[in-house]
Amino acid sequence: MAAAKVTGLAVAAESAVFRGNQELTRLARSGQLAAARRLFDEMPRRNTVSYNAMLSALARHGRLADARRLFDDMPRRNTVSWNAMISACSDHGRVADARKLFDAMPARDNFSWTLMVSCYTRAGELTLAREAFDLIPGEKCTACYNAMISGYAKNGRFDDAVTLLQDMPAPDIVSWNSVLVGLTRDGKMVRAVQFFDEMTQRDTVSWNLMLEGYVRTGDLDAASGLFKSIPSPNVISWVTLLNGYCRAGRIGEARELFDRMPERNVASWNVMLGGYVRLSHMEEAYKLFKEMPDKNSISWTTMISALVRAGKLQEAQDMLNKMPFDSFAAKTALMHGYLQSKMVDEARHIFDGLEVRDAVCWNTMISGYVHCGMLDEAMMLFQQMPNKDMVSWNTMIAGYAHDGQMRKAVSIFRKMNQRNAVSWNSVISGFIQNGLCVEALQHFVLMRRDAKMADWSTYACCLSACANLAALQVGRQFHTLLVRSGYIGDSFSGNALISAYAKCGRILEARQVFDEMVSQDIVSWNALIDGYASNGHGSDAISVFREMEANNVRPDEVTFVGILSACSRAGLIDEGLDFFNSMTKDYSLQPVAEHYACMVDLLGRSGRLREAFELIQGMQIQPNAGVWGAMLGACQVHKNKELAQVAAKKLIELEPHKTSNYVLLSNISTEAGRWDEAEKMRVLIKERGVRKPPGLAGST
DNA sequence: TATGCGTAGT
Repeated sequence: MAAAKVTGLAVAAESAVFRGNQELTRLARSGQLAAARRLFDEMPRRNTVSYNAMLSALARHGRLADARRLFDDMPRRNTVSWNAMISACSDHGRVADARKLFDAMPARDNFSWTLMVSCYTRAGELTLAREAFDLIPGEKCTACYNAMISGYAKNGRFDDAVTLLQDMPAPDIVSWNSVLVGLTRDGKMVRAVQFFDEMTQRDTVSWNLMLEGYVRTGDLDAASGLFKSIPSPNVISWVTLLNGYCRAGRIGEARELFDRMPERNVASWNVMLGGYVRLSHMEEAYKLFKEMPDKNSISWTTMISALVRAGKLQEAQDMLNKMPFDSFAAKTALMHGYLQSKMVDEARHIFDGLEVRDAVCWNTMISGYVHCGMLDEAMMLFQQMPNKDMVSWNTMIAGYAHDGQMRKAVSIFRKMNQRNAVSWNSVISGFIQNGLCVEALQHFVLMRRDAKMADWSTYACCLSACANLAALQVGRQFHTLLVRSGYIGDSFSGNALISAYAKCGRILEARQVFDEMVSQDIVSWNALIDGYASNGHGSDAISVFREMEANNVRPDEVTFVGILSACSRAGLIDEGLDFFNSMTKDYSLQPVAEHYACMVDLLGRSGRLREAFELIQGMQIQPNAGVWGAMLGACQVHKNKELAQVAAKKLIELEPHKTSNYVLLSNISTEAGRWDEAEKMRVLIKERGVRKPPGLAGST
């Protein structure tokens, strides 16, 4: 009797633990980490399952260190505990830690091996993954095969994925889909269609993958055609197509589809919301957000980042305070907003307050410092960052390059273990920005030799290097590469080609590229106008401008810089004055310093120095060195020593470190017979020293 | 543990 009572109590206690564990898992899965932790701490009895559940919950919420502490403190560990800890390390990219655990565990099951394989493939370590896969003792399970296949496919090794699929004794639907995903993720739809046709089994996931591939490549007609033939579309099929329409900006069709959906989940609402947000349709976005039956942290983050993008930082902050989730994505979005507005302290406050930070948080803060010109702070944070990813390194490279510190940019670039196309492109375009075009092209050669990852943007960058060097033949080679890579109609590379040919003096070829482009944007028109201008074809530049007007393309500030300098070089004074007036009157564009510099040049060249000087004095904005430089140039040509001295003094005020200004003023003073002034200048040069020119010499 | 949807960073 007593024994039965004890047994009964034990059973009751066991089932209480069982129920507790179920609740724990439920809380963790629904994102309520705090509640889960409270429940765990208050549980009167816990078993290994409770610990394992808490461990996974912590890991899922990014608290790897807390998970590890719990793992170390567990009274008993089973294989599931070890596997959970390995999985946590794998999720956070801690390959070495995962491996250490794997080696230390007392017994391994299929689960452990599969985890280790996928941990390696996620880190791009396919050789190590395959070694682990081959070492699996006994019969390999389907999941092991699938992990390896998926690893190959997601790393672009389609052939290896297929080979393994064929070697498999009994591939299941996941095996087939894992291969397919490799093709659709890369947008290789021709091969994807071929493979899809060969598949002996298909499920809705297979169809959805194809759908996603078409959406990814922007082929919405193919996507909607395919959608209609899906035997049993599920909510993900609908969401995928909806996302396609939203991303293409076809918001009307998207909404129609959304309204027709037989079943909606949070993702459907989030996609629709994102569609409105992307097009800045804030009213509709607000309305939809209010109507949403369920909102998760992604819904809130989308809305907050919309407010951030609209520059409504206070509203975004208010919304963040109201948000019932603790989402570091939302906080990162607001941080980004503050940084774009150069409110560094507010951003840093959020950053410091984050309990969990992922790579994106760190990178946002680092790139924010870079954006605000605070390179030292960026570097400090970069050095503190625990798991730097490719973006972190690339951000620092671009940051130093943009700041003219190429030596530091290159040194970071060289320290990288792995580089992607962005790394190479950053260092190449950095050289170009700093006028080191030969070095840029040398790095292109290294890139092709080491990594063969040049893309259209590499070619476009190198083209502008050729343009700056007026290296026509090399430029033509890049033109060929662009044609071969299929990006020729694209406006970015097209524009680079126009500038390149124009700068090499081949204005007819520039015009030909312009005419062959699928669509010309404002940059294309500006490049062409600038091309004619710099080649001394002032009246042709004006005709292009008229052509642009006739095509209803609205000129911008850059257009006017081109057209004014065209007038100036061609001596078309009256036309220049007309354009300058038309700029504000007809296009409501406020002239900036560059426009004034062109005008000063224009007037100055024809000897109208007084008018030029009056124009400067009447400027609404502060004249910069370019303006005074133009004035000085004109004064020297027309030998006006009095105005030349004024201009040179202003230049020295604006650029106290530039030696050439002092030399100029000193010469002018000497010529004017003002020996005292000339001597003063020579002393000043010595006192203030010489600033190193930008580029490689600019770093310390 | 292996396949498919939505947010934040170069």
